[in-house]
Amino acid sequence: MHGLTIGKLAKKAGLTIDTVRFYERRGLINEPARTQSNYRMYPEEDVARLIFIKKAKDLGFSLSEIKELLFIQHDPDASKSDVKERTEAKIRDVRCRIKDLTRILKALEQLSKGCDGHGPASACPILEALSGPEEEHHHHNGGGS
Amino acid sequence: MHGLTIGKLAKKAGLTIDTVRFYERRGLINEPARTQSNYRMYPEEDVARLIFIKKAKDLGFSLSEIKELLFIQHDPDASKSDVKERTEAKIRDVRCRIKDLTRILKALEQLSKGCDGHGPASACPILEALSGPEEEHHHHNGGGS
DNA sequence: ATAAACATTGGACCATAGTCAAAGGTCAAG
DNA sequence: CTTGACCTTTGACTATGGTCCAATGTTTAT
Repeated sequence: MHGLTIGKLAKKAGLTIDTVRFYERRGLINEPARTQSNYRMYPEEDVARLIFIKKAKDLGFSLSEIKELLFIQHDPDASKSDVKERTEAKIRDVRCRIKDLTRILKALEQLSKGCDGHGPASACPILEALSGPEEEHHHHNGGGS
Repeated sequence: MHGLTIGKLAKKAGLTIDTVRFYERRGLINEPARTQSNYRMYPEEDVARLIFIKKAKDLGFSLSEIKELLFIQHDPDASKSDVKERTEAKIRDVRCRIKDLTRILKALEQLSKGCDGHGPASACPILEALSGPEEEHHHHNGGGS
């Protein structure tokens, strides 16, 4: 007898059973065959599929983006440029998030630098800066995925 | 008659009415006085408080962190070091997120570089990398906020 | 045979930060 | 006095990525 129960599959892929079923609901893996007793039986290939999902997730792809990648992977008409385009969109997205965080970091560092850390909070320049009048702040936006 | 209705307050602070009520439920602003007809009446100071919240949010503080900052702000026993400490924790947090994203960015750039973008996806090096055997990957962890 | 380990379903729940809708009460203007 | 703008409450819903539970059924090991 071949095929994996959901427990074996999850273990091989390093996920929990709940996560595997969650991915099934989300359409990231096909609904597997069932035994007579209604147990899910997965082909070995699904281990690779789940590992693919894990790796893509580590690279910052969302589950719906991963779903697209998986679709492309199994679409004979898909081209490398489809994949590359998505990868580059994600690169732009990540760069944008880094930029936003860097801006935030600079602002926080400025605030921290201005505070000596001694005395009562009532005269804290950080809190004063947050309480101050509303400044225009560049909404250099964030069109990420 | 003094005081602001929730609509005026929200407008002055640049938020929606729903968001103001949401912040009230979360304990970020005090429950305001009510008129005889049960309308919320806010003191002018609450405009500043909401703007404080907005700015802190722009700096990457979560609502619960902002709640702490607001508490400190109005605690006569709080010291500047309390605020500074939280600011520096947030700085560490943001630096860590930037580091994670930078690692992801490098990996994505590597993948993208390896793909010429021509031909069918079936031979795409990006998909192959994601499908490949499971590598050890440094979980240099992430003790963020 | 019986208990432990595994599987099934449906649905609730976590955190985050809101957003929206329904059904009603109030206030100001015309 | 009616209309429209404003306010009230409760509670559901959004998106993200799961996690956990109960009640029940199956398989496996002793």
